Amino acid sequence: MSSRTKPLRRDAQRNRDLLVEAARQLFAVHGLDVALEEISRTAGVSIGTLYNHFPNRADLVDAVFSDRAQTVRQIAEHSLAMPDAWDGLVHFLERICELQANDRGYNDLISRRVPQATPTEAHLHGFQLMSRILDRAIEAGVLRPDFTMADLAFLTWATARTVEATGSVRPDLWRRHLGLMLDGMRAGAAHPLAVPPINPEELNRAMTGDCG
Amino acid sequence: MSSRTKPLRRDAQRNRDLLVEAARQLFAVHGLDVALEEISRTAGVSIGTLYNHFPNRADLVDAVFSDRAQTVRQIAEHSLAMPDAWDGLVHFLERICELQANDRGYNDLISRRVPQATPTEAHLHGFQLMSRILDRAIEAGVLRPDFTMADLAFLTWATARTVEATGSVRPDLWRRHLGLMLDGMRAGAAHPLAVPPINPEELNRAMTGDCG
DNA sequence: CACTAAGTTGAGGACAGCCTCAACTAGGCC
DNA sequence: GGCCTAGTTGAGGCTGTCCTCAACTTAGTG
Repeated sequence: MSSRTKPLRRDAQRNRDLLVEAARQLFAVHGLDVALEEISRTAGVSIGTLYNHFPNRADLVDAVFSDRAQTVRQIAEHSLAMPDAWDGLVHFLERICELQANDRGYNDLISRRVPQATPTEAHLHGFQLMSRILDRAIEAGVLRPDFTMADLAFLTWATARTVEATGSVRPDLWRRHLGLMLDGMRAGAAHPLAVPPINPEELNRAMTGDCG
Repeated sequence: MSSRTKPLRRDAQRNRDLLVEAARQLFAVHGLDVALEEISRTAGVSIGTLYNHFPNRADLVDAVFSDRAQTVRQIAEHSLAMPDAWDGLVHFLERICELQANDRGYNDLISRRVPQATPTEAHLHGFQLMSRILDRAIEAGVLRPDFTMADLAFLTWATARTVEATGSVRPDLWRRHLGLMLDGMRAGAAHPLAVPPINPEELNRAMTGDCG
């Protein structure tokens, strides 16, 4: 995270911070596709400076959302600390969807095929925690046993488009649809599923958008 | 549909057909955002001719998908003809999702905020039939009573993004996720939902993308 | 203060897609 | 066949975004 390679001059650091802050705000409102020139303009800095600090758009996205893996980890830990396995799962999903709903950029990032620069590190730990949230709920007999990590991606995708479509009209509508999904995830609701889950390697390809 | 205003010269009709066919194919593979010049090139026709026949992109989209409302109507009618209300509902949803999965253009059209030229006519009749499919299933006690037409939109959105992400990796994965959703829609699975459904007027705004 | 390396600037080239219009071509009716 | 209008053509202007680079400015050190 803070593995600073070079000390960075004071004004340079300030400009960098201004850029990240501007990007954070614009991403949140307009999604990840904002024009880079608009970001630099909002930051009060030249477009050349933006490219100096962030050669690719992905680098900027990374800088803006570098703390999110941490946030997700905290949410996951809090969920695991909750006594009831189902409540923990619900809490986790609600918080994640909330993040999506409150930040169009994060919504894009988490659901879309975006070339991410640093795909690993704290992410992996987050995945482990998520996996434990599911396992615990399955073992407790509250989550259907055929539910897998990969199926969580579906929830993310579903919420992504819903928020995109309804966010400006009914910002909380995703809660209703998450409720529907949750009712389908309960152990008692389970009917056999037509098709096996996607495997991790396929999921990765789906996420990064390998159009093979 | 065939309310021909002017007779249209023979070569003009041929070119129009070529354009629609080219658009159909390119939309299906690449979605609704293909470059219009690529469409005209594929059709073997000048870009000027395309603009002559279809002043807006929406007009072309309309021409390509004008038959879809009809198709949906037929699917709905077939579903209503099925003796079991639940089977009918499932059949309807599976067929609709299939349409989405098999045509990226239709997937865009049905789920995204696309300015449509002709929003009405056979569509309304389709809506009525869909409404009857839901009502019948609710009355039969198999579909949860708090499920509304507007909630079907969620299913569409969810499938849209899922297909977008996984279509090239696992073209049938949507069936699994539809299965999960269906288990959440069953009357027996229902738990109270956090938030009321979106109303038709709001839904319309969400569909057309009024960013108010 | 002076000097230099680090950092900034913004005009401008490259590219992609949209759309127009004046010049051209060819159906189809007499 | 000849004519006229419907239809076609495609170069070119417009817009918006990406990205570069040579000239300039400034932080910070001795």
